[in-house]
This record gives sequence, C-alpha cells and structure tokens, in this order.
Amino acid sequence: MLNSKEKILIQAKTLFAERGFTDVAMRSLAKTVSMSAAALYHHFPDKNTLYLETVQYAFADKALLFSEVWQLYSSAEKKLELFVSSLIQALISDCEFHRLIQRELLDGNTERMKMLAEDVFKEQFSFLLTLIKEIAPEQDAHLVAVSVSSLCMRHLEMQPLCRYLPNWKQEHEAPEVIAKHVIGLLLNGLAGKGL
Amino acid sequence: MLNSKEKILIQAKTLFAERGFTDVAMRSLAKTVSMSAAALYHHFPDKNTLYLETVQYAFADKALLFSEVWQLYSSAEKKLELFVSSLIQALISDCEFHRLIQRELLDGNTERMKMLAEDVFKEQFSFLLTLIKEIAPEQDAHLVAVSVSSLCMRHLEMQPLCRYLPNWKQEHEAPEVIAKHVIGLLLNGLAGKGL
DNA sequence: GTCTATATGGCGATAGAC
DNA sequence: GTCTATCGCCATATAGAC
Repeated sequence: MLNSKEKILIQAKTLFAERGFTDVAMRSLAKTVSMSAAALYHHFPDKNTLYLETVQYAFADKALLFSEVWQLYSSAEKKLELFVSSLIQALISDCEFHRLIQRELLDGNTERMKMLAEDVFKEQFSFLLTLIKEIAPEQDAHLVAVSVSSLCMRHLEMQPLCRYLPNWKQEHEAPEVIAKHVIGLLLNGLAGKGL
Repeated sequence: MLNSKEKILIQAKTLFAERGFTDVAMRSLAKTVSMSAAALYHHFPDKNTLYLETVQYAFADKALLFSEVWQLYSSAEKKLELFVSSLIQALISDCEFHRLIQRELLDGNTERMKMLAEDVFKEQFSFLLTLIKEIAPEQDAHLVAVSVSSLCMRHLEMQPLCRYLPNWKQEHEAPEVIAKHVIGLLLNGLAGKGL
C-alpha cells in the first residue's frame, strides 16, 4: 500500500500536468486524496516545494528508459528506429510526463532546466549522440539529437491542431505511422530513396 | 496614436505570452497601461474575452506572412529553404507570438484549435503542402509539413534546456545554423550527401 | 498525521460618481 | 471612458485540538 506522501504525489502529477501550477488549488488536490488541505502541509512545506517534488517524482523513473535500446545488438540505424518508436510510445503511455515537460520548457526556469538536463535527459541524450555519430559522423550530432526528440514530441503535441489542417487523415495519429515517418525523414530526408 | 483598446491588447499580448492566462491579473495589466482595472471592463466584458481577443490580435497579421516566399520564382527546394529560415526568423522576432502558440497547443482547446487552424495557419500550410508535394510527391505531405514546423519551433523552444546537454555549442542558437541544419535534414536526411 | 477553523490577501467583477 | 470603493469569493498558509 502507498503512504500518504506517495498518494499525494501521484495525484499532484495528474493535476499539475493537466492544469499547470497556478490552476491547481491545494484544496482540490487535497480532495482527490481524501484529505484536508491543511494535511498536505504536513508533507510539504509549501505549494512550490510540492510542485518541484512532483516534477522530480514524475521524472524519477525516466532516466533509465530505453536501456534495452542501447544494449541492442544491431545496426545503429535499427537502434535509432527502435529509439524513435520507444520514445513515441513512452510519451503516449505517460502523457502526464509529456505535458510536464511541455510546461517546463515553456517556463524555462534555469535551475530546473539544469536539473532536468542533468538528472533526466543527459544520459539518454549521450547514447543518442553516439548513435548519431555512428550513422552520420559528418553531422552536428547535438543538433540532430534535438531534431529527433523535437519530431517525436511535436507530432504528438500538434494533433489537436492538425485535425483542422488540410490533408489530415486519422491514421496520422497512429504511433507507428508517426514513427515510420520520423525515421524515414531522419534516414533519407525527402530524397525519396523509398521508406 | 493608439486608442485605449489597442494599448490594452498590446500589453495583454506581452503579459499573456510571458505568464499565461491565470498568472496575469487584470490589476497588473491595468497598471501597465496606466488605467484602473475597472476601466478594462469598459473595453472587454470579462477576462476570458480579453484573452481571446488578445490571441486573435496577436495572430491577426500572421496569415499573410511568407507571401513573398510562395511567389518566389525559384525551385521548390529553394522556396522550402527560404520558408524555413523565414519561419525561424518570424518566431524569433515575435517570440510573444511563439509563446502564445505554445500555450494554445498545451491548452488544446478544440474551439481555439479550429480557429487557429482556419484563420491563421490553413493558408500557409496549404502552400507548404504543394511545395512538399513538388519536392517529394511520394511522401505524405501533411506529415512532412508538420515535421517542418516542428523542427523550426522546437529547436528554439529547447534552447534553455540544450545549454545543459552534452555537445552544446553557442552557435547552435544562431538562426542561420538552425535553419541550415533543418533544411539539410529535410532535403537529405542523415544520408550525408553533403549539406 | 489529520482535522476544523481561521488569518490574510489577491482575484474578477460591479456600482456609481465624474 | 475613467475613476474610487467595494462586494463576494477563493487562494495559500497557519493555529491548535485530537
């Protein structure tokens, strides 16, 4: 069974991801864990600290994601392909995590960017870099790595808008379709060497 | 000289872009235009309407951006290249506009997505589609168009984070460097056919 | 650890004078 | 069209009993 603090963090993750810091009232969070607002202050000194701990909690298990991708005995291209589809899948299956990242990027707080970079993304980003250097040694790997994540994340984030843009099809929202498109673009560009 | 309503919209754009809907108080907005909060209610019935009009005001002049790109007498590849660098430049020179888009995407309100798609993006998106169909007729143009904008926007949005990620260089924040990387990726992928 | 009650302050919005 | 004053509400946070 979960203790109170964990129960609070789980619900806080849901609420903060959905509505953002200011639009979550301590009262309403308290209600979702069947407590009074005052009780929350036994576990966290103030709302700001609660938010920070929630972000860290939400990101805690992400640092080791994709470890099986890096250990794969396969070509670099295959690994990149698996990374892309794994990332897309991870963002979909934990969309609260995805939304928290979006909010953090929008906020852009220097301290938290540093924390996020070093505690959450650094290691995986490094693996991605080595992969890219192997596939395309003449490219700037950092820029490419940013492009990879940008493509995966934004295709998902733009879905609510894309439905009202020309040439939209239902299938554009299928994870495999997005993954296939992204990997095709990365490996071949628009060159049309067949994807 | 500007009338009161325009003055309000200009400041509202700045504040809403920076802090978001909830974190802008009518009182503080009023202060930036040297009025009382009550006076704002002469021009707008409520805060929500003020926000909506602010978004529409901020997006009003964007529907015709890039018209010179589409009219360019040049190859489709050159046009795409110019579109990418123009988009990046536009996002940088009106970063309040950029932040408002980010906020709207995060919010994802259906009504406003529809409005944004039809009133702001639709036309330019269509031009981009025809361009892509010309360059790569065998690709799904919609997905490619989304990738183009995703790359331009997210490279800028991730800058505060990227500073703390491995292999970062100052030059990665230069608009021309980003534009060159994006266009190279689009036209050649990682194939390294020289960019 | 959790409760009820409350202090304190900021919020959106309105009333009514000028 | 703009002001001052204010209403009613909800926010974070605390006090003190159990």
